[in-house]
Amino acid sequence: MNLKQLSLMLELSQTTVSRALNGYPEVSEETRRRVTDAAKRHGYRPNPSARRLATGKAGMIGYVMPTGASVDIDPHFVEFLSGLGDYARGHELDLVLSPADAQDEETTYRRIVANKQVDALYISAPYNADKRVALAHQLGIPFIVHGRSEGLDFDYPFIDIDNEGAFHDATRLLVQLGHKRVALINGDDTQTFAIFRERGVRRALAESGLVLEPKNIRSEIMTEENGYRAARRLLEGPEAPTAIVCSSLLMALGIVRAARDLNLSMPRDLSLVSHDDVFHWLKPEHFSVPLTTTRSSIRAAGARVAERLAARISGLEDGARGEVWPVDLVVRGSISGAR
Amino acid sequence: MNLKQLSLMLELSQTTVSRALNGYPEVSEETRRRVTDAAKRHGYRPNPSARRLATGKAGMIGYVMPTGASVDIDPHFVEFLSGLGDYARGHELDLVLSPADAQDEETTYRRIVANKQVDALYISAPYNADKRVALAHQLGIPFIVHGRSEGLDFDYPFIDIDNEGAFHDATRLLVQLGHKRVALINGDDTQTFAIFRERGVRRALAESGLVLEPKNIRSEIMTEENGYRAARRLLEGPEAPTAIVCSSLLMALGIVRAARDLNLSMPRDLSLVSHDDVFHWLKPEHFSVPLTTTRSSIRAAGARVAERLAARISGLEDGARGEVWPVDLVVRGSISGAR
DNA sequence: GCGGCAATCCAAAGCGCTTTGAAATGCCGT
DNA sequence: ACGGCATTTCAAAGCGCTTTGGATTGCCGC
Repeated sequence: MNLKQLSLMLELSQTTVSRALNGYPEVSEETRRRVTDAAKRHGYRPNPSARRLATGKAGMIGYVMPTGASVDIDPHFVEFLSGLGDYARGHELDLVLSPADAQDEETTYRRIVANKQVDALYISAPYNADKRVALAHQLGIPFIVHGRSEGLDFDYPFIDIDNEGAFHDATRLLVQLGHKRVALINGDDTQTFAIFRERGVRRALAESGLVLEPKNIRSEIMTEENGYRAARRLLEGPEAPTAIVCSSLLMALGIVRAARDLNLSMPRDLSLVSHDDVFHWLKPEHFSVPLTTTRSSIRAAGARVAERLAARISGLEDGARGEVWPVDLVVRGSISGAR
Repeated sequence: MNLKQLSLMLELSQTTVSRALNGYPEVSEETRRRVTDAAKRHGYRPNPSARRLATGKAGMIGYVMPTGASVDIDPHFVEFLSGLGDYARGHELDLVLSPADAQDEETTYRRIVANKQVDALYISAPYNADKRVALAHQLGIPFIVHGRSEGLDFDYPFIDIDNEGAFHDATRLLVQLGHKRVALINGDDTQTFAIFRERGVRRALAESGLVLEPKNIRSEIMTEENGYRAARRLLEGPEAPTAIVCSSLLMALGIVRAARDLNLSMPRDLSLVSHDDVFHWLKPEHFSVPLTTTRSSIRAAGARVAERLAARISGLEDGARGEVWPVDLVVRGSISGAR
């Protein structure tokens, strides 16, 4: 069932039928009703390829997915997908994933934009002066950044959480509990979220005349193993920290294991605060010692990204508004006063 | 730069240019060379929407993603995505994710097929007599199932691992070590992988005249929390099992925590074997007691799925061939002889 | 009764590609 | 020199939609 057949059986022109269906004003309410009724009754659905060819609009959003033999997709990504689904599900909005060589994402960006495969882009885990953001901006395709990128000479729309504030507050709490030697086990510090977090820790320490010593800061891909290694190195050295702030539950898992291996009990010998992105499959309250966390749901952010992307596509949103979401600080058993 | 412009500047018809570019035989080698040269030189790229409208081919593969307020996307999915990227990256093959209400995936399946949005479908985590598989079969769209579905009255192409064999071998090893009370903490037992695994355990036990008692089998969504709960329940009861086989590292995490809470030491008081899907962010060899696992990389399967899907799209593969991959049994410190 | 203005509706021209059916072209043997 | 046969090329017709520019209709005031 296509437009032609439908217009034939309604004895109307394709123009009118098309307009009726797409809500144009130059069609009487009665005809519109007739048309929409018939369309529903016969299960007419406009062919997206044809529509796309005619309009240039795809009705899809895109994500360039960096891949490579030694590139692993971050498990946080499924949380984002769940959130995207929360919104997109009811809106017939699809996401196209374009795998790209992590060394050369630009080619893929150019391809999907030139091909008009998608109407808008999602960009995640930005670096400072992020090339992809600059490219999307330059190519003139709508996009939203999940996170922030500093050092770009233009504004852009984004959604981010208050990483600096969260880590500042967590650190301040530890300091107030009497901790003097606080360490940070961070994620990849070329990414902006990690930079902001480090900034937050430093600022909180500075407010009490303390500093984050170079040896007390580690930055690695956020895996259990890296958390373990970083913690071992920190805790075995002289003047070991009495409190650790870390960027992911995955790393926290490794830190807990390291503490156990070293016979340090939590929170007596070591206080730990982790950031929690809210995984359904791993929860801080279920650690052997329930974890104090800074908490912000990636899933919620995913839904919001989808919503704003949809708004930008349909022209309801423009401009370069940035949203910064506050982060909860949830206190549980893994912290206590310094000995 | 479109076909028309290109053909104009080559002083050839669009027909010839199109044919030259698509490798049709009725064009002389010399013209073909001229055409491909010019195309490359001017960076000509056929507009996919137009091509799709004309041919009905989309050049994309689809995945209907079940979502819902209480539906969480499985973290295993990112591993699949990594694998898909491994293959698709070099082939300009994109994946479109269509979020669907988990209660009603059929509508979405029909939509994307009717719209010709994708050339082939990926179906994962099947149930027995899986509706989606039946639907895809009936709609006549190429697809590949990741896993197997029993009770369908037709054959279909799939890729699966030997779940039954893996769990059989793991259980047999435990039995050979003298364990009489073996428990299984499985994933959602409406999914076929879980059914096969249970079958493997039962068969191995039966071979030694043992049985899997109802109280010794648990089946839940594979999260840390569920692993913990199931293990507590098993281990606190009378005649607690001396060995557990479980379906995921995530659950193993919870099982280890439960054992620790109950002051059971591994492997002295409890032997544990887990299935390992090979996550880069959580490795069995880095558990406090290194875990014995049945191992099979989802990522590798993802790459293979992409490869076969591409082959089916281009007509290089047809028929209903199923692949069953063997599973490694990797022995580490978490098992020992029964006390 | 008529010009003028909305309100409706329509035919036809794209969008950029593939593919059908037909027309050139070149070459062969006779 | 000419019919016959490949080989190579082409014009034009879709694919199914949107949208431009016009045509038609109905209704108003005068």
